[in-house]
Amino acid sequence: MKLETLVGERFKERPSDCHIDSHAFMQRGGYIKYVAGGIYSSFTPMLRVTQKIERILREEMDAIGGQEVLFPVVMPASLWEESGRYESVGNELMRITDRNDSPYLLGMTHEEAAVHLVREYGQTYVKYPFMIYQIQTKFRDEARPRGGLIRAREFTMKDAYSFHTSQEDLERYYEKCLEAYQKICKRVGLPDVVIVASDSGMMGGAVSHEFMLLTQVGEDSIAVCSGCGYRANVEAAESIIKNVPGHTQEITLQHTPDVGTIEDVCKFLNLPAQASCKAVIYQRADNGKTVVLFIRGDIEVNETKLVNHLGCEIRPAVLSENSGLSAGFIGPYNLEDGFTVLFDRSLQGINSLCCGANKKDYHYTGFNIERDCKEVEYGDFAKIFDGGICPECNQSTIEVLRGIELFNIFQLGTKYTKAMNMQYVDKDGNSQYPVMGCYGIGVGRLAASVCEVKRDDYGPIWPISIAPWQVHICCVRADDEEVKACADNLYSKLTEHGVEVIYDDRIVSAGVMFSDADLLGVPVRVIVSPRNIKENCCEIVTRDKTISRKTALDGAEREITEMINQMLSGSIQSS
RNA sequence: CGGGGUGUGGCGAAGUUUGGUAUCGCGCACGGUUCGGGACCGUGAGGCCGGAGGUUCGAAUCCUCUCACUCCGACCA
Repeated sequence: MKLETLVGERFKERPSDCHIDSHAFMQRGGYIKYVAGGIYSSFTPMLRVTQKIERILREEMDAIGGQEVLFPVVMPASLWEESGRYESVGNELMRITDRNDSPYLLGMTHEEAAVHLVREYGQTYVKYPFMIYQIQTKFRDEARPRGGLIRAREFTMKDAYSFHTSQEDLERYYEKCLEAYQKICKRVGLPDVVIVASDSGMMGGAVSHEFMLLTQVGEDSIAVCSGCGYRANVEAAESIIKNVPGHTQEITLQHTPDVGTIEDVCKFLNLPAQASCKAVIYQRADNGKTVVLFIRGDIEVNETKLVNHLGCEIRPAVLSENSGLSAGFIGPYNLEDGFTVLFDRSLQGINSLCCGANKKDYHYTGFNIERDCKEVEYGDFAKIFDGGICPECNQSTIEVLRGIELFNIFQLGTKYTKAMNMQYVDKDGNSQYPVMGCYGIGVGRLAASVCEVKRDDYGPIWPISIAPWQVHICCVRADDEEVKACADNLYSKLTEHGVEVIYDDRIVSAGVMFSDADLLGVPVRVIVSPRNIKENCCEIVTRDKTISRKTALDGAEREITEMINQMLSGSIQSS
């Protein structure tokens, strides 16, 4: 392929709406073009990268017995009504209608389609276990797409679904999948991915894990224990708070005019935030009932845990005049009935708290939950924080890091097979529901993540396993006939050897040529120039600059081919 | 959904406070000089300043409304 005819422009200036480097490089390097919020077209270089990633995914999925299938992008609402998700999933699900006004949707995940596909096939235990997967476009109407391909609305995903006759068998397979995913990480050039426990959210099921790439630009928060190695997504991390009981005090009403926030109250009363009890108010999304959650003043609510506890979505509550709640002054003592009242365990064991008095401009001090309230049950609704206590080893060694979620795997159990009535007959002749697992990888996100990690100031440094091309020939001074002839010759010989070559024989300055080569990030660069020709050689430089040497023009293609093979086999580390 | 920000040739920006001929760099086209890290000189094409309404002799600039994008948060396999 000649660079001159490669469709797509490379340019110098960083687009103003790119806030992470991978996104900037993909736009600057002519990989992708913005179409609409979270929606991109791909040029050839991008497509070549993702196609190589897809090939790796296929190989690894096939290696664990997967069979590639293809589900539709557009599905009738009725299919999703079977699982109940047509109603339960929020407007991230793109709901559309056809010409007859019949409801359809754009696939954002394919559990329903998977069950639908194999419902008849899996009627007998003899057929189990099996796994099907697809690589296909998903659409999720994300509230806030960002970072280019890191979080897009339309994206390609490899999603796999496994079916089993027992939880034990699922767990065995789940482990195999975990290993396959680790292999994939390694092959695409991301060996430092960490596996964390996660919340399963709308997918349902009990156990799930995420593969996180630790990076500052990540959008997920991960709690990591530096002591015992415990790792979890902050959403799923258990929060442990130890309170030291202080002196017991009498409960006292305090006039606190115009101080509605916890910060102000503590300042006003000269108390630490750890000795305060704040009220966070939500509304249930299903019946609109108000939920009052009390939590220690300095600690944040983990809304994922709250949603899981309530079993329904929540939204921030709107307090009306006659709601019985006085915004800014809500407290557990003498609170009116009729609300769902929850206590976070961060409040447990504090003898003397300051809290709202349920009366405008008044707070209590000296409040003691055990003494002043009856029948309090504590739950875990708190967000783990940096410096917090590790749920495994009990030390204050939790660090909160940022990461990109590359993969997510779930043990779904029988949620979908039950809801959609998929059954098989076991060897005793009884009907059973198969147990499911699902395993997803975002292809574009993976490519962008590699770019985010493997790069320098000038562009991506693609590992050869997923690089758009293997060799980039720069013909410096292509207006020189002799130079051009040598470069042409090398190009055709390498191509004959089956090497993937991008050939730049444009008549442009060396700076332009090298800059473009940096943006394309091809692992091996070969420079043919008058200077080199004089010595009857050409220059071989790896994109990561670890190798740079000259070699005789005669037989150069053999040396280059050899180098590529060594890179592919891993005996030479490129980047 | 809440809070900020930005919309000016293909890209990046200045101009907006204080109204007065549409400006700069990159890129693009043509000619010439250069030639190993985004060269230089000359010539040229390309924009009714996001949109609608208003104020004014006159609006990119002031006022009202609207749309889009973007960042932070919320939400989220």
